Amino acid sequence: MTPTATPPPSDNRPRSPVWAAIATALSGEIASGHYSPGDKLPTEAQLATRFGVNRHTVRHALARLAEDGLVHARRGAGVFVSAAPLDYPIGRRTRFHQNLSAAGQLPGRAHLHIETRPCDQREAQALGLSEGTLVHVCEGLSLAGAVPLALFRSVFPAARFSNLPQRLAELASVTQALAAEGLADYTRASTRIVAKTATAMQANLLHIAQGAPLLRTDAINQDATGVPVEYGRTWFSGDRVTLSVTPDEIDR
Amino acid sequence: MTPTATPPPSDNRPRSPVWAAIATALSGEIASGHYSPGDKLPTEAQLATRFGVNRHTVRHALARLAEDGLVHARRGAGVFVSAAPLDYPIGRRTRFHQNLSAAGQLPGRAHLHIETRPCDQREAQALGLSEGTLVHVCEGLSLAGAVPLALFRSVFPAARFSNLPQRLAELASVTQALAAEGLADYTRASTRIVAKTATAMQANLLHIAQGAPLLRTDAINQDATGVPVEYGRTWFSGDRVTLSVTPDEIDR
DNA sequence: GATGAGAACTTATCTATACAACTAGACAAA
DNA sequence: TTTGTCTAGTTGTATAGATAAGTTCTCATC
Repeated sequence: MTPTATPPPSDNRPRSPVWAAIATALSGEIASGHYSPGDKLPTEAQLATRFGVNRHTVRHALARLAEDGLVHARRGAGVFVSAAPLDYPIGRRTRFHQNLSAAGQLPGRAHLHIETRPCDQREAQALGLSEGTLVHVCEGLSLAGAVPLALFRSVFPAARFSNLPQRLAELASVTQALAAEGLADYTRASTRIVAKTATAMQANLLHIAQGAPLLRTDAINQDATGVPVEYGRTWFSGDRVTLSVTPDEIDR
Repeated sequence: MTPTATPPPSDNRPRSPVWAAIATALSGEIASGHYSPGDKLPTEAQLATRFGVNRHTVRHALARLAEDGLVHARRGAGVFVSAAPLDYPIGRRTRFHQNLSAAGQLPGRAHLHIETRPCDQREAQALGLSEGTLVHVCEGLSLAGAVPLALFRSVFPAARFSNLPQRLAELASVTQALAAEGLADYTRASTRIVAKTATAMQANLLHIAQGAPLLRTDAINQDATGVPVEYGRTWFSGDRVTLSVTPDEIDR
């Protein structure tokens, strides 16, 4: 077989794999507004042609974007943009905080994206659903004044909270939104904490350096009867946030 | 194309992908102890033969396991069981050895340095001493089997535990050493958690990459009357440890 | 014993192909 | 209008093979 394209000139190897470059290119186009949330990306075949690679290489890139929550695929339909990372790599035009103020967002909390989609396996397990069940997904930023403190992604069972997306958009907190949907109270069932380093997208949103340390918490909230109502994953900026645990609160 | 089958949604096929079944099988074997943390899994080729599938199908399964943090691959070396993120509950009676033993790990401890010196301001505040008071300082490495889990530095008031350095060197755990010094019981007063990245020295001691994420906990233990007896700072390898908290105090 | 070259092995990436599963729209029939 | 069916298009899964890049061990050499 003759290698048709991209013969590395043997001088220096591209340190990053092709799929990573494609992922970067696509996320940049999403960030720049070339594709908007809800838009359908070109088909995998078209992207493969455009980048001059095999379809599987494109799929690898799309898988990475999906892992970061930027896109999601629907079999038979296409790949759709989930959320736009504001001001991606070195964009110096868009001003995130100004956008927030202009959009009239409440200080302390900014929603990047709210959508309803089938859940994946992990979300299904956390919420006690079967894979593919519809869930509401809310992604956003927690702020302290002008400083972003954390990224969060909350997942709720859609069947139980039919109007939750609207509530979340209107109200200031998850608690209020759930209350408006008839859930008076809920409790934290479990919290797990791990340390991760920031991806490029996370670093940009949190205004920290790529590779900076993050505290990631995985939490499950449940109602009074023990049924999971929210699966939340939060990335805290490692140097701006300290999680504090004291026994009094534990025993409560 | 000829209509081959099922125009109506008749026969319900248990359509779970082969790679998912393989991932489930492997994670089950890890969970059951068939493979222990640090162990090397069979090579991708061997697994492909065993399950009767192509190597890429095995890779898909392994990718899922890696995403969940169960395994990690090293190019050229193999795929290894990632000391399955050891869940480390934090509560009033947090005990390193108990946590590990409960997780089926063999707790270990390697002392790097034990000394007695005047305390600095931070240590004085944590222990309720005045700056310059003599303290015992014990630095070391916590192990699960042969895998380094964490670096620690424990600071004790020297006046109260005169022979503690010797006890620490002889005995296997802090709990035992304090008991030998007359302290029957102690409880966790507070725990603060932050994320950091590993310095070169820390990375070397923990066998991780420089810049890898760390969970740093600052803990104060106190006796039954509320007097601080230990100020401990621990750096957990972010890949190998999960801190688990029960309260609903982790605010978002 | 220490060192370095090299072989054997292993994972990572990329290409190519085929089919299955699912979607959305067109279109005919009731 | 409504319903059912078909079809073209799209993503998901699986197979197969090739090459690159990193690891580990052996062994000859100094």
